[in-house]
Amino acid sequence: MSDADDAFIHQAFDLIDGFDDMSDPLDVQQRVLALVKDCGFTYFTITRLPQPSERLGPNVLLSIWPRGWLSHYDRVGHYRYDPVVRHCYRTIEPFAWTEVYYEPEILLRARRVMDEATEHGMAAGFCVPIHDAMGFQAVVSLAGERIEMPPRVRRGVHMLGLYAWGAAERTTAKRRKPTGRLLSVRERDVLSWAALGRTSEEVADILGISSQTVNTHLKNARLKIGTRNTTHTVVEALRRREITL
Amino acid sequence: MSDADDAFIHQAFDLIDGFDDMSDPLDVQQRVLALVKDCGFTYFTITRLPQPSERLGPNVLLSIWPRGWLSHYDRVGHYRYDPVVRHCYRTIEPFAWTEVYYEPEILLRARRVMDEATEHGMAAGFCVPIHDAMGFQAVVSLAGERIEMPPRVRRGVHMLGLYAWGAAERTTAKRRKPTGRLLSVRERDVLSWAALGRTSEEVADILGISSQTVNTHLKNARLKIGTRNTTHTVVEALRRREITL
DNA sequence: CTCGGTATCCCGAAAAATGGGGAGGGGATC
DNA sequence: GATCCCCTCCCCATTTTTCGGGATACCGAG
Repeated sequence: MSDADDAFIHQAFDLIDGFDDMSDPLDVQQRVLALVKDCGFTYFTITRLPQPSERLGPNVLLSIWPRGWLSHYDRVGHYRYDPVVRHCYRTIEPFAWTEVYYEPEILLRARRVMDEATEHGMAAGFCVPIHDAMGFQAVVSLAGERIEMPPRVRRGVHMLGLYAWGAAERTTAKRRKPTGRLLSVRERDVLSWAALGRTSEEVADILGISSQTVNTHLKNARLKIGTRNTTHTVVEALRRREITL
Repeated sequence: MSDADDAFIHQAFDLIDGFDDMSDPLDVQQRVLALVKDCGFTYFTITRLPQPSERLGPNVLLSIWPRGWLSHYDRVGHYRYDPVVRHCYRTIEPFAWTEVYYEPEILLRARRVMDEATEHGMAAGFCVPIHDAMGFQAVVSLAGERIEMPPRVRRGVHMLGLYAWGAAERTTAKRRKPTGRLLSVRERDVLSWAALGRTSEEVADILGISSQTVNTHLKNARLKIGTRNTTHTVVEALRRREITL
């Protein structure tokens, strides 16, 4: 721990205090990047994590990324194989790109994503995953050619990431479309009980409807989110935060 | 912002650095409490948030609570109505107990919980909710007679809570599951595929075993964790972190 | 007013899961 | 050597879900 590290923490907390007064996401973006550039970061994004089948583009809140990277990324469908993204689904701890696990099944494709990122000037990176209670998984992502972060600075960046996400959410709230859920109330009711192991008959009794109706709701939920059976639907609904335990 | 606040941040980060070397949860507990006592906190717990039907007791990782409070809390079933707990399900931001929303349907019961907490010496409190990828949750909870936290200190406590959670998870890992996991490797394999919507036949093909065997694994997994069907088993296995998506 | 979405209900055949049971081999542990 | 657990496989009756179809009614937006 050095004085420089402490100075960084100090500045980070000052910046966090300042987030409350910012109304323009560009302010957030530039202030954060200015602070972390000494660690070697030149790129900075805050984005939600969509379903594997979706594109990343529409979910980006803030982005300073290499020119053309995002559109290329979406066009070739990197999102599904990006080991950094997949790591975000599994952990709540901040991590450097060097620490991610490469799933054997998609190893080659995952390496390609990272190789191309390197070619675009993002040889190294650091992510702060965000897991929200009601519906979002998001990630604050920093990248550059070479990064250097003492442990204490890393913690400061962690904190900065958490609050930057809050600030980004707030400042881009108007611009974003209202997030509607896919499933209907009844479908979520039925899935919630199914998640607890109730059969259609039992759910029908609980909700005071016929078991046929319960089956119809399960069927419609399956069709809506494109799942293969009730188990799959429940898991996916949990993952999308359509239902909660 | 005062020098005292900065000193607090400094100490908090020192403590966080020290978590890595701690192997006894009691160390974590006492060091954290020693640091935050100047804010007025005298009680400190880290606990998972179980399903509403469960008890809190078995999910507590660390606990310095008033004598008899936890057993009383479980005995009278406060968990289901505790407005602080319910607030944790909804938010990702740290919050003081004064900021929680009282749901009208359970208002009286919720007030009773808080009144009894006050009688036990916990008139005020502060929580750091923890959310992981599946939406399963934990909370770091601090309480006392009267608390005082300037904004900057509050951020420090936030950070402290996040890392204390990590430390508590790590240091209590052995105590919680000395033998490892409940399910066998094969049972987890089968459940992992079931979570993705595969039928027994499909899983059998994937794993190169007969579908009878797959059904047996599903059956044994059901019996082991005491669930009602495959959907329930998968959800519970995810919650217990026996499997991951 | 029509159209789309939601919620409710129904049918029937086919597929899948469940709940009993049993059984052999292998590996670790005591 | 006995015991326990894991993995594997099997049978069979029953229950449950799935997957095609339907249908009626309400409600809000265009």
